[in-house]
Amino acid sequence: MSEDVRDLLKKNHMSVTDSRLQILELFYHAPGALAHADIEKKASDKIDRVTIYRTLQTFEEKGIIHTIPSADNSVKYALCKHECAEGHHHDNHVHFVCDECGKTICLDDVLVPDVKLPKGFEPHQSNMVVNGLCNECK
Amino acid sequence: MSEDVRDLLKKNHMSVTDSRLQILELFYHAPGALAHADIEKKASDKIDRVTIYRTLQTFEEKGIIHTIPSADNSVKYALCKHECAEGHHHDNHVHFVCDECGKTICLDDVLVPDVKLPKGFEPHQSNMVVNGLCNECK
DNA sequence: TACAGTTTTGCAATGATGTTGCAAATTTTA
DNA sequence: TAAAATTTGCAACATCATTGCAAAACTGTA
Repeated sequence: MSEDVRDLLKKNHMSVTDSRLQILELFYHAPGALAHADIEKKASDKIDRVTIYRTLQTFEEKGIIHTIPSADNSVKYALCKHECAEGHHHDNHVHFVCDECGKTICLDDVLVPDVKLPKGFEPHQSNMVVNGLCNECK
Repeated sequence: MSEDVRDLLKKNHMSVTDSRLQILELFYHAPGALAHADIEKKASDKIDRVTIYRTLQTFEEKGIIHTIPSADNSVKYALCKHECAEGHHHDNHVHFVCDECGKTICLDDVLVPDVKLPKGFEPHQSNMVVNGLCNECK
């Protein structure tokens, strides 16, 4: 497993460092999306806050993770399942946030539907977040 | 106009104060959704930062405004067009964020479509944000 | 494996963003 | 208009995020 993670970094032309390996492993084992704060808690205090910020940013730029919008000032990040091109993401799936356990889950198989916009609006990217009860809490 | 605003406060059983009137007016004249920071800048420095936080929170609880999720840690607020019941919002419309001018616009007439969730997931509320070019920037 | 060049990390300093308690001011109610 | 209730502003504080820079780690090459 640790090897897979290492390969993923190499494939994306990134230096292989302890911090990056550790954070990536966290994502692989996480039950859902992770916020900066989650990582800070879980990633044994060896990793500096600043490094986490920079790592998340780099991962996002490389298309390894994507952000999930939220209405409470707490952006979360999740692995991109299907390979995302650098800079151009294809995380076109719906995200689910459980009101009970708080987990944020990527519903990789549920695609964001198209909507008809008013005249003059040109869509580039869509995001959809559904709140409710997840399969474990129901 | 100022009278309408005053009535809206009364109808929602809120004290009518200068800060609230001023902030509400801002929303009525704003081209799009407003973030806390926007209000702080526009609302002549008479109003304290803390008051803005508290006012926004109260407005949201009363259903006068609703929050719009974003992927960059910057929640925005917009007026609820159709009356929202206290605590229970009906802002079931799509939000549009222009990549060019940055404005966040409520597309009141475009409803968030339903999606079919995997077994075991029970939806309560949906949010959809579309990025692209708005009718003015295109 | 060692070395030079490049990238990444950690620290410190700083700035922006939110929150809380409490007294003073304002608004509402009677 | 006076008393009661609500709201505001200030101060202090906690959290979150960004930047510059020197030290440390990593990469490719010999």
